[in-house]
Amino acid sequence: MMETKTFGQTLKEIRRSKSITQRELATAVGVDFSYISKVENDRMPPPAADTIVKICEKLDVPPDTLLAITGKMPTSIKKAVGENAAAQQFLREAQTMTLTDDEWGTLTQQLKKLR
Amino acid sequence: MMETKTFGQTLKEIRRSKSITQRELATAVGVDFSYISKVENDRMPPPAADTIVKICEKLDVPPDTLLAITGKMPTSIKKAVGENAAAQQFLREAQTMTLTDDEWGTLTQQLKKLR
DNA sequence: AAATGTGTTGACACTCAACTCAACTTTATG
DNA sequence: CATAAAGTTGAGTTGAGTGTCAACACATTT
Repeated sequence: MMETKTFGQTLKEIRRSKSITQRELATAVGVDFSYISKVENDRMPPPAADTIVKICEKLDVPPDTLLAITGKMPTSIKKAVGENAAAQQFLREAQTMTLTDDEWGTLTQQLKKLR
Repeated sequence: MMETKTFGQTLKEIRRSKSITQRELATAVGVDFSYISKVENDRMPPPAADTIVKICEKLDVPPDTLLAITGKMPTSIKKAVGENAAAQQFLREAQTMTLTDDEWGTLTQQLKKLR
């Protein structure tokens, strides 16, 4: 298993590396700065997926890592998948097989070959 | 676009076709029977995904159709996908491509060939 | 027609995620 | 040191989701 930093630790590192204050970030995202503080110190669970995406936009990093830590999906994806029975069936199959990362990679390749 | 019946209509049809009362179903699922009534008449939004799964178990039908109507994902799948960065990346790709049902089918086939 | 089974309705309740607000403490700067 | 900027903390709020409970209505059986 991969050694995983907490969401808060990771966020704090990224934010500091960009020399942005909690207040700046909070204003850009549209939340209270005290909330950012609590999240960074893992006093609260990670924000909603969509808020995480906004955070990553302000910090200018791809949202993948932070989202994966939380196990949350942005509403855009959740919606797209949820409304599609074929996609759900695919995921149910995939789930019972418990694919490895490599196998997911293979599928992503095959996905690209579809077009 | 596909002509779609409401969740309530669909549920009511299935339940009746199996000759099961609202109370029977409610007891099996673990909710109040009046709740089933309201859901069937679309007085309330569809139940939580996990409740839908239980309903389908009692009715002895696959959950796919009902779940797809609601656009919800069972927690088992949401969890499995959410925790897996590779799976999320796959879904992000898939989302931007807006796959057809056939293409999802193709992927499901390729999925089975992996093992 | 009385009793029993089944379905509907309105009002209310409970939980949880996702925050906000006000007060305080710590850190950096002139 | 004084002041301001940045960060932390505890308590409270808000809305969405997911139901319950009691009362009533209709349908079926005896």
